[in-house]
Amino acid sequence: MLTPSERKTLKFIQKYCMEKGYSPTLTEIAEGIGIKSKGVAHRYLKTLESLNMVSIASHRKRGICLNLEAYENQSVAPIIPLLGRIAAGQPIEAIEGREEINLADFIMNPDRYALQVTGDSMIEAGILDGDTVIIKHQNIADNGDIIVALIDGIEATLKRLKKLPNGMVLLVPENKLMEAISYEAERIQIQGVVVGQLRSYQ
Amino acid sequence: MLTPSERKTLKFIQKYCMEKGYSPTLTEIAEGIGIKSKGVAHRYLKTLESLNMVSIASHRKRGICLNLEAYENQSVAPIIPLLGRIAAGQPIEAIEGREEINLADFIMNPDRYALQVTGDSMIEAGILDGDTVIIKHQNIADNGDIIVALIDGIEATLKRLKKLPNGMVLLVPENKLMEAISYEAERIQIQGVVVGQLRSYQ
DNA sequence: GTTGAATGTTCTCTTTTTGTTCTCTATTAT
DNA sequence: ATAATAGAGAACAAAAAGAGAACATTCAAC
Repeated sequence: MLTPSERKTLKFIQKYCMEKGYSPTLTEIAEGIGIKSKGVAHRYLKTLESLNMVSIASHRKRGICLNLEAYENQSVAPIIPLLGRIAAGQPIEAIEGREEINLADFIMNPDRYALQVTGDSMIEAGILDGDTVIIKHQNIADNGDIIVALIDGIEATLKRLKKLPNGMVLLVPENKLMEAISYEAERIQIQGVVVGQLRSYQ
Repeated sequence: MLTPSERKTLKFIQKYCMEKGYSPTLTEIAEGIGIKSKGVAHRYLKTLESLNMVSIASHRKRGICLNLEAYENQSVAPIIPLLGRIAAGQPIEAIEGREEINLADFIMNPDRYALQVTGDSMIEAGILDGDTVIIKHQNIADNGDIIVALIDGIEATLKRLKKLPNGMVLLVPENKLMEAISYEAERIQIQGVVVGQLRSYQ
C-alpha cells in the first residue's frame, strides 16, 4: 500500500506525463508534490519502482516509465470514460464494448492541425464562432466535405465543398443568411479537410 | 521516450513541413528550436531517426521525412499544433503565444466523463446528434449552464438550466421546435455540467 | 563539366542539468 | 522507546545540451 506522499508522487507523474509527453525530473517532482528536496523525491520514486508502479531507466534523465498494467484504473493515456448515450427523456443508456474514448485516436495524427474558427458561416453545421476545428492536411476533397479553401491564393475560408459538373466549385456556407458562391476550379486551392471539431465551455 | 529537446525538434519539423510543404535544413531546425549549432540539431535528428520517428535521405538536402505510422502509436502528449484563426474572406491569421492546444486540458481532472449525444434538442447550441460531450461531475450548476439533468430520478436529459425565482427550474432545449419545461426544483437532480464538446467527421 | 555556396556529417570540447547516494533532523503512531 | 514516514540538503557522477570547427556532399549557376 502506498503512503500518501508516494501516491501524490505517482499522481503527479501521471499528470505530468499526460500533459507533456515526457516524464518529469526529480526537481520537478519535488516541486510538484510540494517539497524542496529532490533526494526525497528520488526515494519515493524508488519505492514506486520496487512496487512495480513505475520503471526507471538508470541514470537516464526523465527516464521514468509508468507501468500501465499496474495502474490500469488510473487514466494515464488521454482517455476518458465514455459513460453512455444521453437522449432526451431516456435514462442514460450504457454503451457496451466501448467504455472509453481515446482522444489521441480521435484527432491525433501528424498531418493534423487545429484552427480556431471566427465567424458564423458554419453554425448550421454545428461549428460556432470560437470553436476549434481539426484539419487534415490534403489537397483534394470529396463532395460534401467541409474544407479550408484558399481563394485566389489569398483569402482563406471554411466552407462545405460542392463540385459542379461544369468545372466550377461551389463553396457553401452553413448559414441561411449567407450565399453559396461558385468559383472556377483553378481559383480554389484546398488546404485541408475538417476531420474533427471541439469546443470548451470553461 | 524522447527528451524535451528531441520532442521540440520533432514538433518543429512537423510544423515546418505542414506550413511549407518541404522539410527544413539543419540550420533552420537549430534556429527553430532556439540553438545555434546545426551539429546539435543533427544529433537530435539522428536520435529521432533511430527511434523511427523520421527517416533521413542521406546527404540529401531537406531530406527529412516524417514517419507517420511510428509517430501514431507512440504515446505522445495529446497536443496538436494550433496554426491560427480562420475567418471568411481573410487569410489565416496566426495566433501569437498559443501555438498548440493540449487535449489533456480538456480532461485532466478525474471527475470528467464523456457522453454521446442522441437527438436534436441542443442543435442550436452547436451540439448535434452523435456528438460527444465532456461532463464535469457536480451537483450544482449556474444559470445558463448546459447540464445533465435527472428528472424524477429516472429520465436523463441534456438541457440548458434556467433557475426561476419561484423555486422552479426551467430546462431549456436549444431547438426552436421544442418547448422548455419547468419543474419543481426537487424533481431535478443535476448530474454534471457540460465543459466540452467534440465531434469527429471520420 | 567546373565551381562555389549551401547544406549535411562528424568530431571534440565545455557547460548545464539531472540522477544518485548520503547524512541529518523532525514528526507521528504503536 | 522504536519504527515508519517526511523532509532538507550536500556531494558526487553521469547524461543531456550546446558551441563550433573541420570536412564531405549536393546542387544550381556558370
